[in-house]
Amino acid sequence: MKTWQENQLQTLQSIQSEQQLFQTIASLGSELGFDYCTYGLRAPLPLATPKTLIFSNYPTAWQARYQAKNYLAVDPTVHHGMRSLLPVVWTDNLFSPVRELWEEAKSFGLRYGRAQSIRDFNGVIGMLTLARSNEPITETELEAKQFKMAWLTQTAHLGMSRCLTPKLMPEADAKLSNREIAVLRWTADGKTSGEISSILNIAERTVNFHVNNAIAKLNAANKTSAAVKAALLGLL
Amino acid sequence: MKTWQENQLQTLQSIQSEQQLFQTIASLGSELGFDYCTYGLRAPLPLATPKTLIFSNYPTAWQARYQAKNYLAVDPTVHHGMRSLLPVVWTDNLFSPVRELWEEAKSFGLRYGRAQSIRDFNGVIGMLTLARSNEPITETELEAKQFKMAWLTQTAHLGMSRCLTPKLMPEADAKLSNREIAVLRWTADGKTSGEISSILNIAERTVNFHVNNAIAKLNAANKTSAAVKAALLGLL
DNA sequence: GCAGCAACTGTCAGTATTGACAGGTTCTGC
DNA sequence: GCAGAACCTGTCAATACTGACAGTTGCTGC
Repeated sequence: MKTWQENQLQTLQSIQSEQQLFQTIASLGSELGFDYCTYGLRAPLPLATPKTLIFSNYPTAWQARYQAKNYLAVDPTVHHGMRSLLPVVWTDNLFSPVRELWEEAKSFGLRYGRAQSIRDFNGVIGMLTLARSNEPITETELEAKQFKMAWLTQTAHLGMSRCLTPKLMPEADAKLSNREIAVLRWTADGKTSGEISSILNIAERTVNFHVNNAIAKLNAANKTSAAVKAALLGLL
Repeated sequence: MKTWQENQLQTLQSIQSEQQLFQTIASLGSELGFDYCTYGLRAPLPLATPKTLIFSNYPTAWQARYQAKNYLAVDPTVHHGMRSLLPVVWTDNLFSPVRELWEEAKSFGLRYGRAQSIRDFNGVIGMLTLARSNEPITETELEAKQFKMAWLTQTAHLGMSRCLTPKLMPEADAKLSNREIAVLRWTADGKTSGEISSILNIAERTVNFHVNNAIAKLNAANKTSAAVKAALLGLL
C-alpha cells in the first residue's frame, strides 16, 4: 500500500505537461481550502536577466494588472521567497511597503494567502502561493495544514521543475567528463591554468584543453561563465 | 497563541550554540519515535575540497568506523541527499551497492532510518537522518509522520546553518555595492570588461575597478572565483 | 563642514586566457 | 578490429585580465 503522500507524489511526477500539472496542483490546493493558487518558477541563469515563469488561476484582470505594473519586482512575498524557505502568511504588515499592491489585490478578492518557496539542486527556485477571498487563515488552521502545504510546495516544485528546467536551462543536463569537472572545480576556486596543471600533474595546455571543452559543452562565452554555470547547476 | 510549528521554530531559532541546537533537534526526533539522529551540513565552497560537518548521536564506535572507512563518500543516503530533496527510507535495495556499510550499520543497531536533505539560499545543504534499532518504519507511520519529519528537516537546517554558515563561509555576508553586483552579474554571464563597459555606459577601467573591489571583498583569487562565490552565495 | 563611501577615470607593465593550428595514447563497447 | 570518447600535448598570435600607479565627483550622516 502506498501512502497518501506517495500517491500524490507519483501523480505529480507522472504528468508530462506543465499546464496539466498546474491544474492538479491547484486542485490539491483547493482540497486544502484555497480557491486560488499560483506557482512561480525562477531560473538561476542568466544572472543579469533571470527568467521567471508564473502559473496562476488568479482573476485574469489581476494577473494583467500585476504584470502591467511590474508588481513582481516589489511583491514582498516574492522578495521573501527569494531569500527564505520559511512560509509566509499575507498580513497588512507584510505588505506595508507596497500599500497600493495590497489594496488592489484585495479588491480582486485576494485577501488571505500563504506562500512558501523552495530551491532545488539545479538552483531553480519555486514558490507556491495558496489564497482565498473569504475566510481568514487562523492559527488553528495553520497548525493543521502547515505540513501539507509545505509538502505540496515541495512536490509541486519537483513536478514543475522537472518539466520546465530542460526548456529554461538546456545546459542543466550537460555531461561533463571527470577531467572537465576536476578542472572546472579548481578554476571556480580561483586557480589559474598553471596552478591546476601542477595540482593535477598535467601540462598547462591540457588544462586549457579541458576548460575549452567544458566551455563548449556548457554553451558558455568564457571560462568564468562556464565555471559559474557549472557551479550553479550543481554539475561540480 | 502560537502554533506548535512556530513554537518549535522559535525555540530552534533562538538557540545560539550548535551543540545545544543539535541536542534539541535530537530530542524532537526522539518525540517522533527515533532514538538516533544525525545532522550533516555541507558548504558549497570551496568546490574542490568541500567542507562537511556532522552532528550525531549514533554509537561512537560506529561514528569512528564510518569516518575511518570514509563511508561518507559512498553512503547512498548522502548521495541521494546531494541531488534530491525527496526523503529516502533505508532499504536493502538502497544499500545494495555498499553491502559492507549496510551490514556494519545494522550490527551497530542502525536498522531503520529515514533521511531528507534541504538546500538554503546560501547554497548550504543540510541533511537530517532519523533512525532506530527495533521497530520497522511502516507505511502507516510514514503517512502520519512524513510531514513532521520534513518540517523538522527544514527547521533543523535553518537553525544549524544560521549558527554554522558564518564560520564556514565568512564571505556569505559580504556587502557588495550595487555597481559591484551589476558588474559581477554580467561577468558571471560571460561578458568581458569591454562589453560590460558598453552595457553600463562607463569606462572599461571603471568596470575593472568594481571587479577588483568585489574580488577583495569576497576574498577571492580572481574574477572567476569572485563570480562563482557571489553566485553560489546568492549575492547576485 | 567634513569624513566616509560609492562611483568614476586614466596609464602601463606583466601575466593569463582564448582560439586555431595539429597531432598521439588509452580504454570501452560493438 | 575499429569507432568513439576521454585524455593528453605542442606552438603562436590576439585579446583579456591583474595590480599598482594617482586621482575627481557627488552623496549621506554626524
